[in-house]
Amino acid sequence: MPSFPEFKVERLTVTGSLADRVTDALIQLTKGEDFPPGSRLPSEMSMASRFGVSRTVIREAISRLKSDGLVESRQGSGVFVREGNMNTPFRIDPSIMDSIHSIQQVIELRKALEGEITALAAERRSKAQLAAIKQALKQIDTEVRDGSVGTVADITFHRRIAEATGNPHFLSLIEFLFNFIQSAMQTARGYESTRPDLAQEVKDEHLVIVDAIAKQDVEAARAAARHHMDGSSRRLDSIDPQNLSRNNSGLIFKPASPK
Amino acid sequence: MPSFPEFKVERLTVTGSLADRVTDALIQLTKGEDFPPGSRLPSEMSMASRFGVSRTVIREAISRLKSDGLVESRQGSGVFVREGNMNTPFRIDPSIMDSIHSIQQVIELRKALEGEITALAAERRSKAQLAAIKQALKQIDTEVRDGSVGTVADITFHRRIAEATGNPHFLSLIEFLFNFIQSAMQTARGYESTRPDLAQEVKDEHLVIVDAIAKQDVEAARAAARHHMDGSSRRLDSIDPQNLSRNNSGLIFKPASPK
DNA sequence: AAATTAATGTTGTCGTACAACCATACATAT
DNA sequence: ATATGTATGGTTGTACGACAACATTAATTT
Repeated sequence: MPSFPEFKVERLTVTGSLADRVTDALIQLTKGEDFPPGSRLPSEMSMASRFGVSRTVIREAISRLKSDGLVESRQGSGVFVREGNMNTPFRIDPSIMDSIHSIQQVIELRKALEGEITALAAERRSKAQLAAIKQALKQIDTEVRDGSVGTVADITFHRRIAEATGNPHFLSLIEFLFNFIQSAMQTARGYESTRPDLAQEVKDEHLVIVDAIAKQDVEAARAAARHHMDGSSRRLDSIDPQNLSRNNSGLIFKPASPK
Repeated sequence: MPSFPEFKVERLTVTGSLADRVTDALIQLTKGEDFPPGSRLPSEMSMASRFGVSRTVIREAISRLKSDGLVESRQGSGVFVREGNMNTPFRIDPSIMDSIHSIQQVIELRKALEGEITALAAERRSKAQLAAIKQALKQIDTEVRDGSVGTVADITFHRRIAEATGNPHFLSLIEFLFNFIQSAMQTARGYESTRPDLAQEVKDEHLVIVDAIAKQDVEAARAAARHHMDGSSRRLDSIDPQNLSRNNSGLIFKPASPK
């Protein structure tokens, strides 16, 4: 490839905006020893002059820290570091989701959860929830018949099961994970649509899950879900990895506009 | 008359600062249908006049949305809704963690994870990781002998196991959950310290876990972890709920104000 | 001594101004 | 005709000043 004349540019932009940099700096401070939980940060004015930026920038940075629960501001008094890190959320950095390995690590998280979720759903599901699960199962076939690969319906199916646990955190967490593995599911289901044997395999596994939930057989439900997860990752592994690696810099989702 | 898409927000929150309220409103907008992923929000100026607040407030709200990954701003161009919600973190609202029921829902999440974590740890642990786990187990006794209830060491023990899975997300998630159930663990271990039979029960359960990990017996590890979790919740249930409801309004950690 | 008031500092909000940047349309040159 | 340069308006990023709302402390009064 014709290379440009060698030129090095040293950090054209050291980082993003000033607010971004100050945010990072403040996070460092709150996690360091200088400002332990409960202590008060310097005033916005003094920090502004200290960092050499305007008070506006400081306020935007503090606003982000408040959003992440790291600090708490009291008008007239100051900004205080919050106790504990109960307020800092659980995140997965999307920028590291480029490799198959990273995606499979998230899938592994889901695998760990799905067995217990299905078991709890079998134990606690109401009639209405069971009906919703069955309806979601049918919806998968409907979508597939209409030409889609059925990823949305597949996710809805598992979402309904998570709802049936009665524990809202299961639903939140599963939905959070789905955001990362959706693209993998998409390609997996796309591949399965070309392999009737695999497609039938998936349908059978789903059926066993629903049966166990219907009969409220906790252990059978757990086993069925685990079997389904194992099958999913086995089927996913059998796909040419090339299909998975074409996600550019954190943008995993495709336009997805089939017509 | 500047014309921008008609957008409506259900109801401005009546409490909190203006930036708080506008943040909620904007979150609703980005999740609604008026501004699908990829679309551009109205300019800060027009939103300021639309909401009847200054541009500063709008900017602070947008700053929080950027921090949560909901939007992305491009200087000179505008603020755009990001595709997917892969960037929005998983949170548990600390303000609802006042009731025992809420804490047990989080514990249930941990129960679901711990079995698979221990199984994976047994499968993949290195010698060094096994040593770290054993060391953490000893540390529990050390802390107890020194008068502490040993919660910190107990958490470290399970953290080491999560590390041995090789999947960093397990560690992050478990640590996140520990923030919420730490107070429950504290009272549980405090109660166990007055009941030598229960304390021994816990030690035995821990030993079985470590043995299974040492022998790399995956199924035994899973069973041991599940048994430990069942035992923990059983022991927790046997405590007078009065002891748990003492920590109210999200302030679980002690003030810890040395002067 | 206690209660009240004043003073001072801090966060919350507003407004203006300008810089940096982008997108488009337009004009110019090759 | 195509490509390049330029003007222009709109948008975000940053700065500064001003005041309101509120908290804390010091000073004053009772």
